[in-house]
Amino acid sequence: MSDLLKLDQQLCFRIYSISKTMNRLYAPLLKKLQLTYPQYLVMLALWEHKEAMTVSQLGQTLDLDSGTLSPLLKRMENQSLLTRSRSLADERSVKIELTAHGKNIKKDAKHIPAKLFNLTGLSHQEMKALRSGLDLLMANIKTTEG
Amino acid sequence: MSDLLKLDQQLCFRIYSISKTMNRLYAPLLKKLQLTYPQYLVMLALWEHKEAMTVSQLGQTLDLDSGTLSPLLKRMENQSLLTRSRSLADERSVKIELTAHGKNIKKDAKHIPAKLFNLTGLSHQEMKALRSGLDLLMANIKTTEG
DNA sequence: AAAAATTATATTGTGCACAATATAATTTCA
DNA sequence: TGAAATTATATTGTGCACAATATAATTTTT
Repeated sequence: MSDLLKLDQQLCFRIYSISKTMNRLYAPLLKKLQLTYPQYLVMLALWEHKEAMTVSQLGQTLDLDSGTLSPLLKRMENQSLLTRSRSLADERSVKIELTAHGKNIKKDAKHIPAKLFNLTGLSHQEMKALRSGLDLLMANIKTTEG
Repeated sequence: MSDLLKLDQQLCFRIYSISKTMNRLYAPLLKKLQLTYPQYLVMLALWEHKEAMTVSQLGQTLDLDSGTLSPLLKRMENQSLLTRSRSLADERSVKIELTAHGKNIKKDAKHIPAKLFNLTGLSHQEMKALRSGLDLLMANIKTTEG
């Protein structure tokens, strides 16, 4: 068989596997906050942005489309993490805003990045190297994607 | 805000994003073979192993559980890519075997790894470096996982 | 050999992820 | 201004991904 078709040769299979494994590492930590990983990403985006974001802004930030975000955001609204409201200025867009509760649980998430970093077992240098390798890859495939 | 909670600091978000982007790069190539990416991985595993595999062997190889594999394999059986049959030796286990058609389309998949490699825009050296970085990470988190 | 524990797969239910499509509002421009 | 194009979100349908549970067969233990 052609070597290239072998699973353990493939960069993409590694990324796919690690992505799933990472998710499993996050799950028990996020369970305490009643969040899934994609929901956690929405919270990160909103905490960082500090103001309301539209659905499409969230979609651009997280690279997710409305088919994913609409039901996800509704579930988060049901948990009183955020509110959804039509913008007055442009009624096509929906403004996503953190509730007091949503802002408040940020303090309970503070410890998560360091905990994950420890689970990776990487040195800061190894982490930086891996990150820039992935950034290079992402930059390359983003240009060929469209 | 703590730097660590920023999205663009996070290794995991990069991996999550790249995993999705990769999937989108594969989709049009695999569409010609009527395969999804996880189905393609099943085919790679079976092409490489050359003999029948049980569901649990596939699960170990691809790191997927029966809740994912059972319906996926049924869909692939419906497409006449493989057959599912209870093992005679141990009736708990189900033997997954490629059909002639399943073996035959391997030739149509041969070009895919090289095509993907080109899309990454990485040199062989960069690819190797990234792969070993990911292997290190995977080895580390696999030990802490259980 | 019978009971208990283990193993292998399947089913159910929830939550992404995304293509395709629909709906409605806004913008552009003839 | 009014039609056409664009923009923003939502809905529908399909396919993972996985936890929790169920079912059935095999192995181990007593």
